[in-house]
Amino acid sequence: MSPRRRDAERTAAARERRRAEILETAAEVFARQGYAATSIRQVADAAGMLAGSLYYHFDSKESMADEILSGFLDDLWTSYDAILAEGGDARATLERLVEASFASIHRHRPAVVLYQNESRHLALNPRFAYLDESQTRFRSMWMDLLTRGADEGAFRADLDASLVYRFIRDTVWVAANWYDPHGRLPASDIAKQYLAMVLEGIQAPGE
Amino acid sequence: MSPRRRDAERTAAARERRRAEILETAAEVFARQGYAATSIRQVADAAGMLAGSLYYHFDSKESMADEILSGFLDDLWTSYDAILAEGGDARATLERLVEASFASIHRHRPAVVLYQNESRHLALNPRFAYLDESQTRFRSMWMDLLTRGADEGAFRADLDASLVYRFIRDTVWVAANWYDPHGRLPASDIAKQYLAMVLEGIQAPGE
Amino acid sequence: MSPRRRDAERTAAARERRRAEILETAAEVFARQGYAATSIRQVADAAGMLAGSLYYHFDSKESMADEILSGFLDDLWTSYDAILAEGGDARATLERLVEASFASIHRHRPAVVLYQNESRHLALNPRFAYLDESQTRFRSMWMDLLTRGADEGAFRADLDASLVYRFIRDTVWVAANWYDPHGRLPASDIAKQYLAMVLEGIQAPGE
Amino acid sequence: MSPRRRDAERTAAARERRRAEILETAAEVFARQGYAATSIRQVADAAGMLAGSLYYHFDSKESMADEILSGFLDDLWTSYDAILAEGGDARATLERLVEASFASIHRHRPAVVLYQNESRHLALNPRFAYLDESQTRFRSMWMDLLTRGADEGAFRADLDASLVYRFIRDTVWVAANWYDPHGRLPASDIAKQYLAMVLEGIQAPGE
DNA sequence: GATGAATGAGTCTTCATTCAT
DNA sequence: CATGAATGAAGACTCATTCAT
Repeated sequence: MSPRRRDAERTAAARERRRAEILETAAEVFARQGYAATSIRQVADAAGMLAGSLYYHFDSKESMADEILSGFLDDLWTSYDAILAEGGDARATLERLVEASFASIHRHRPAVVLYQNESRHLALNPRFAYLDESQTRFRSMWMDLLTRGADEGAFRADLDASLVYRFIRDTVWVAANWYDPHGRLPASDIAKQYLAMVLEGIQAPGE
Repeated sequence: MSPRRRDAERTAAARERRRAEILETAAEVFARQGYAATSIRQVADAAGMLAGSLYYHFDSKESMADEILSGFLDDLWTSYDAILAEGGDARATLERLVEASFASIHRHRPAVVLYQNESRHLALNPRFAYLDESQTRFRSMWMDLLTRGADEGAFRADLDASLVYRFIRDTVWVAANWYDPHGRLPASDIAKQYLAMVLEGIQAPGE
Repeated sequence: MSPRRRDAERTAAARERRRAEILETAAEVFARQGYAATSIRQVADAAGMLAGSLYYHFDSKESMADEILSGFLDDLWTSYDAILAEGGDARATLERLVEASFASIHRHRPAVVLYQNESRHLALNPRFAYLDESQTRFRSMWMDLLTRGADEGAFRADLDASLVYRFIRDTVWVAANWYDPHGRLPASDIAKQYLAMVLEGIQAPGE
Repeated sequence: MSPRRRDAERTAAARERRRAEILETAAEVFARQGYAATSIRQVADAAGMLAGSLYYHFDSKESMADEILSGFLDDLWTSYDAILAEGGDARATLERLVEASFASIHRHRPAVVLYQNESRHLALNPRFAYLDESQTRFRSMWMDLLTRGADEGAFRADLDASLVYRFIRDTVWVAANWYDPHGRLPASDIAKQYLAMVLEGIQAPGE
């Protein structure tokens, strides 16, 4: 490998690292203050540079949001797809999906918050059409799983499936708002407790 | 009562009605587009007037949000306080609180959405200190109820109480994002199914 | 006519007058400094208002240019069409077209300068497609006239028609750069001398 | 001559060549898009380098325009001065000046376009004072020639001299906007036809 | 000679707000 | 009560320019 080749690789990697840093900072600020309520200058301040300098790395505020969200969703679907590919009964699949979801909150907390709070507005923009597509795929994945589980006799059949779907969806993702990656409970424990609640309920047994 | 006095009352009432109308419109637009992403002009358009005219009724965008949110919270706490005053065991109280919450989503859907999405940012402003206060009261109300329920043997004791609290809180309020006042399921049915899930779990019995 | 109706008309007319004033100012500044080199603030200064206030009257800098140019072209084609409708031989038609062109420079000097200097760049924008359309119509109008004149024996046949076309076109419009509406020579005199040069040449007769 | 000296000369020459290349590219881009509307980055792109790299060769955007324009004007005046030094009657001089002008359009097309479109704005800057000086010299050269020609009986005396001056000036230079160095008509042919029009007019003889 | 990252001033535009009518 | 015109601050974004490497 020529020295020049090595140089190019080193700088390309360095640039990628810088972009990732800025993106993480941006995600945090967007998550904390809301996308619309955050000025590009606040992002730049948090990243230790001037507002104009951000545009060396990113085209626009929008493309920052785009990279943040698509990075999160790509990662999420990679882990979902692996789980679905494994097969297994509905109950086991549900557990793994929930665990994967909390793990993804652990890795992408600010992105998840952004997704939760802004995806509805952003999806109006054709550039963010993939948000709706993801949402659709997500919904059918869960609806299929829930009806299959009811057929298999694993889940109660007396509940409205789409209500259960929303119930699970909401409770999982909304946790990003309070989840602390350095907190007392690791994501895997939260997932466990969460599954206990969802599956067995909070009522004392035999009640 | 003098005629002039009656006139004054009539116009005061009319003004109050107009304010309420505008406020409802504003709440809807804020809920749909987000508070920061909504311009006062969009609110005015939706209310059938010009931007400047809104300032006859309200002295700022902020005070609209203020009235929307405090109106909702006042109403919510009125119904919560009535339930708490009644007494009753933890399980029954929990049911009534959840029912009251969904009823309040029915009555104040846009306000609830606004509350969910913006209260964190708004609460930074001293004017909205009451949001944090409400949040604090809300938290202790639920924590008390949940620990009492565990003591009474009504609720499982093996779950992290503050996790259960967040779990219930989030799922209830996030429902405002998809609840449709004119939809298939009335708020009371949703509350029932929701309680079934939370109390008994979605797992088939005897599994 | 009701008083309210009269009011509406008065204010609509007043607004139209204000717009026209601003537009004229803008056209002058654009013509003097170039469209791209002129900031919206300079236009606002010249119009005696703040930059933001311009946006009450106009959507964008671009739409100011649009109105300036289309106003000029509409007026120009109205007078051209009238001349073409009259008929007459090629020589007479040419004279009337040239006179109409100088008259239009008199009425729309800054717009003509803007047209000359910026239409090529602006026409890249679909919004300004009409500039190219006008250019095309203009070219065929003149080419038809010149070949008809050569056929009628009124114009020399030994010259390249498209060269003559460009020659006439350019010289007429470029005059907007130095024409002074309050100057020594009125537009009609310039047109006369211009026609003398173009038709008979500057060479002394019998030379 | 020492080898080191030869090296220095070779690199100095290479540098000069690179500068000239870049300058030509810049002139083309400026001519096509307008000076103000062209960013230094577009110039750099066209020259196959990054924006920052241009500053190794030139110290500002302005100095590029400066070199482009002064290069053109120096060349132009060199050929004009040669013609004027030759002497000869007004008619012959006029023909040679016009031919020289079209030849200069052939050699410096983009620079001429730049000159035509931007010299008025640029001349406000003291650095470009020479533009006005050239303009002044140009005007007196032509006015002298035209009045001498009228005195000599070569040119008609019934036309306004300063109008004729502008007429000739404009038609010659504006041709840079459509002249194509590789087109059907070479510059010398255009000059010939142009002279035929200007001197004899487009009217059929004996009309 | 050239690159890549950053600067800081400036651009167009939006928007909450004011106020005379 | 409402309108229409304007304000002024702020926002996203561009760009000529600099400079360490």
